[in-house]
Amino acid sequence: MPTSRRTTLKDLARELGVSTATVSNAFNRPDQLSPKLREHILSEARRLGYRGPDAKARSLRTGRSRIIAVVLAESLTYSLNDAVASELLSGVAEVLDAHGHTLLLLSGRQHEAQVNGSSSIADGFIVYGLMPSLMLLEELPLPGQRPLVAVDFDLEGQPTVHVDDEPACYAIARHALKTPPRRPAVINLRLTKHPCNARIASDQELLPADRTITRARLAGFHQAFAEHAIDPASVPMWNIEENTHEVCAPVVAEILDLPDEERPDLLLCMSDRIALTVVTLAEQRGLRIPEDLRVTGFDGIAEGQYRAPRLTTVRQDSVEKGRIAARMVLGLEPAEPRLLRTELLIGDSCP
Amino acid sequence: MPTSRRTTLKDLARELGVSTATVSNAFNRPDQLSPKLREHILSEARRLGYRGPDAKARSLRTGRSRIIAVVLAESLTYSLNDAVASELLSGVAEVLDAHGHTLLLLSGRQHEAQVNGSSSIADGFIVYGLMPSLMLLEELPLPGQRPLVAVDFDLEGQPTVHVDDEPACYAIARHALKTPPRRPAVINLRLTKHPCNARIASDQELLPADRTITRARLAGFHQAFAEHAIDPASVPMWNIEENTHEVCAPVVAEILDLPDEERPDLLLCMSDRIALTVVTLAEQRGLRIPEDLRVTGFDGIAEGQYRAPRLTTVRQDSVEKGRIAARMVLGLEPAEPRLLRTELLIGDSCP
DNA sequence: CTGTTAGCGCGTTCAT
DNA sequence: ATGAACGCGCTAACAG
Repeated sequence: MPTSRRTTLKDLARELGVSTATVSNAFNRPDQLSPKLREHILSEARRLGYRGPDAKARSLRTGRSRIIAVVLAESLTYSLNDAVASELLSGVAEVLDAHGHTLLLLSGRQHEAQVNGSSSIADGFIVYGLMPSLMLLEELPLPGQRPLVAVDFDLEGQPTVHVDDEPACYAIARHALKTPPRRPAVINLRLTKHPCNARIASDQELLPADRTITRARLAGFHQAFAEHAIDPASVPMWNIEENTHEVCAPVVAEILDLPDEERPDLLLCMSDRIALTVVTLAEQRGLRIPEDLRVTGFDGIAEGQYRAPRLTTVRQDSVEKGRIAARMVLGLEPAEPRLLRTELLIGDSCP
Repeated sequence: MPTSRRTTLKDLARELGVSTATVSNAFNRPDQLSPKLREHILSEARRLGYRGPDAKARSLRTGRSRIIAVVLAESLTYSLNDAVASELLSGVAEVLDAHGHTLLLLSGRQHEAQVNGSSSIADGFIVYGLMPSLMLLEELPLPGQRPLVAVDFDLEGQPTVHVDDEPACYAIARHALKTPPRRPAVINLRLTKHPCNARIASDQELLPADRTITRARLAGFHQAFAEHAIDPASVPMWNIEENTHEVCAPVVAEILDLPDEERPDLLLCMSDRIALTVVTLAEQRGLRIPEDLRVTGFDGIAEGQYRAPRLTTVRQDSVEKGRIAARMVLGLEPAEPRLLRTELLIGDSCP
């Protein structure tokens, strides 16, 4: 006696004395058979424990899986706990849900073979952030075969979704510089060519502009510096590799623990997470914000707006970024480059 | 001329003058052919743009997809922005990654047919939180066919992962009651039978204990009250449906805006998100914590520990919960009920 | 409106 | 060590 298999469409058809096509139609094309027969088939199916067409077989046959993969540059573990990435996923999920698709999470940090293997099941891809190795992109399905949307980085020949990083950073820096700082400084995110959680030496090599959006953010800062007669090269910079409290804290501590006459009194940070770490560690040290130290962030995450002091930052709508990417990948809107506007939020950390 | 298809294993075999089985073996069973031939096949494959076996066909044939589905009770949009759910997913992703599996996100809030359809592709399921309708569970593959692990709720006959909600809440309440409050109160999360973002009337029907873990948390609070000669029935309770700042804020505002002689001086909250909302709104109103108002949370999320005042709370290791659930579903550890320990964190919000 | 048929791309016997 | 043949479960043509 054979081990009891899952009931198949064919089993059901045989049981009911109809053809497999009719059963298939009962599930997929209601207009192809009489409502009465359809109802009969559906109720018998339930009774016999048939749950509907098998997704694996169906996707092999149709070529579509109703699965969209989001490929994240960072590890899933990190991305899921990052407010900005989570919001992006949120927006993606919202649109996919509404259109009967589901979300497969992949990471550029996975074993190459793994990403490659699982990816061939997806109907389309949203790639978020530049992969550590460009290789991954070659591993993905051939361009033109299945839709791919790049978010927050440029990918040759593919539609992209960006925010206006450079003008936004120009604007926030200009706001901050209205009150002339004595010692301004910048805390960057993933800006250096080689991993670095420390101060950036003046001769240190940076990532090219097409490899990281933070390069554009820095350009915005620099333009504002120059307009305020501050030589950008004279502004000390630090770098942080991962946008988490744990990684930020030591670098921030190093900055705040500088002697009074060296400690910056204005810190332009490339993310709210960095800025929040500054706020937390400054509080612990009895430094007053904004009196002793002014801080700006980037992103506009909820955590920075619901606590005191409220962060001065650039709000980017990551949820909307996700929605747009999802709609593009589903073909619901034209697959053309999009640039989203940001909004300057003036909080208490740099009034 | 046919539209250019994706290269298939068969194409490649024909091109190289070997059989399809040999190509398949080159990818899946290195020991079944000479290293030299294997290398030849692999390099030719790359050259001809063959990316390896198609996931759809492979999963149909083998019956396995290397995809594990996490089914979330709440919407994906909500879950992805909830620190606790994100941490769980983080832990799940970590283990799946390490074992060459990927993560498919489903929500119990999706259209039934959708969940059902996509779900048949997964090799196993992690179900987090009780579905709005129990129906979903019937929709999932027959028990015994594919592994299913329930997290934070009980599912008949299925392995579960829980934390010790009741003793944890007993412990934190006992700690709080060491300093006798004049007007203690509780802010619950999804406790009432019918949705309610307001004070709970004394005759209001609650969800049964097997439908929500917050029932166990409340039982812990009540036990501590009773031991401190406080009649649990005399303690006012509020309820909140969704663990977000936006939903919490109006309810918390209602509480904090009570006249001085009615306003609670101790708030036991069922989540850190609720407690943080209390802290934020209290600050805005000039209420001092802990002098005027003591607050406790639950979860131990990072946000509550990195800001001042540090939250007094129960830390649960959601990441580990996710890891365990993932290991169970992959068969890496016995599928038996697990109860994780929590840790009392005494912060500044209720010293 | 319903049934027949031919694969979707692959993995796996069982031969050789 | 290698190849031929079968079928995983389903859907899209087409035929009736």
